[in-house]
Amino acid sequence: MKKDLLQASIEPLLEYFNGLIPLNEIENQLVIESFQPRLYRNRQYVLQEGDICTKFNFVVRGCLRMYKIDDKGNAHIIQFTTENGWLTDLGSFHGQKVSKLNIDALEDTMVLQISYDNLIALYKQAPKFDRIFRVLIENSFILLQERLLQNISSTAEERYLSFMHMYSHLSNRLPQTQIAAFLGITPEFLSRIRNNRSKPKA
Amino acid sequence: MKKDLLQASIEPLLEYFNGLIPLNEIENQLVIESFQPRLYRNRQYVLQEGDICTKFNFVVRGCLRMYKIDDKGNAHIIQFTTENGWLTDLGSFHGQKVSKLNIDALEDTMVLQISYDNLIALYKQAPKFDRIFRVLIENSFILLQERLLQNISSTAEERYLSFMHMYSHLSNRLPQTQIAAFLGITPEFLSRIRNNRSKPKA
DNA sequence: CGCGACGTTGATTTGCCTCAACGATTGTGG
DNA sequence: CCACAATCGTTGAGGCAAATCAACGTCGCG
Repeated sequence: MKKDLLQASIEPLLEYFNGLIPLNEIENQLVIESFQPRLYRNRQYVLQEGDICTKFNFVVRGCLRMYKIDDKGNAHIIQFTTENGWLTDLGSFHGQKVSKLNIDALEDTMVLQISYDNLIALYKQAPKFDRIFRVLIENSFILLQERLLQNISSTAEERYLSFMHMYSHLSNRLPQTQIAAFLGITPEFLSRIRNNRSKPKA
Repeated sequence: MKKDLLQASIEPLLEYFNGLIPLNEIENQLVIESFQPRLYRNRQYVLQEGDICTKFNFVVRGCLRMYKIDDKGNAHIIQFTTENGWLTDLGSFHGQKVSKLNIDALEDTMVLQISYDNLIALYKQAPKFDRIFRVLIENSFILLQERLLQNISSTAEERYLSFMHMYSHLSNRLPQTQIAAFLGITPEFLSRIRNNRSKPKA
């Protein structure tokens, strides 16, 4: 039943919000009414290029990736999102226009999602969520900026080490091809980086 | 006088806010009281690595850049900001911790700046600004994400063409060294890209 | 079982960097 | 107002980081 799914999964979201800014009972109730639980199977699309992104996703369990396919057919990963993380194509969502990105599941993944209309309504009913989402996006912005800086100023090996340090919980969970597509390098070159590291100077 | 400077420069900021979400008279007045005008000369620091970023800047006239100096002494530019744009080291500002970035002026530049404490107070006094800054940062986030995508998926030439297209108003205003530092390439290589373009296939 | 994703390794190519040198501007102090 | 320094853009030669293409072994899965 949908209801059971909601019961089982809404708790982490409420904890997440209350951890940022405590909610009152009415606001908690608004969250419960505004978000829908949904289960995506491994490899299932959450958003497909050409569609409009109508959902903002909170990952309860599992792992999503958002990526772009280039002219040559290669995927470039913009973001991984795991437990207690958020994911949407903000450009498409915010402007309600066609997306050039794809989102799919790398594992069986449970999300709580809010539609664009419901989020606008939520902002209207409880302005506290303007603040919550401001803080949430500020935090994402800071991370994104650090990653950009890495990309324009560091070598592939430095970026790999930084990734392993920052996302160590993901390193065993993802195949190397995905990590390479996130770092912006080929899987072959990532393999060489890893092997050169184990034999420091042979 | 400070007062004249304020009178002369506050108008673009009020227009900016009212263009996003109309303000009432009280809110307009809060803006006037919360922001301070300041003039930076060409090459003058707005923020220096090691300091805490205490200001959020709105550029009224001129041009600022935010950048990181790497171990070899090379600058990598994160952002240019011109008229009606915003700039701060959000990580440092938001967490009130030491910054690893620099901000300086590339031209004589007039800004309106709000201190961290005043911004927090502004949010408290008029929650509408939570929404305004949410939208403002969402827009910045979208742009930043597009730029990251470019960086992990495109060649230097493609990035250059994209820059010239997107920031055509800046192309004549900035020396090529600065554009190169923004694109993440050397000035020499940028020069080669430009010259190869003028003679398509000689 | 057999196919497709994955990781690895080798050979070769290429995009971009490094270093060095040079003229043209700009700007700045004497 | 001139002289000198600093910044800028350009070009050449050479080198390195990372991509490309190809081949092969392994594993998990339908």
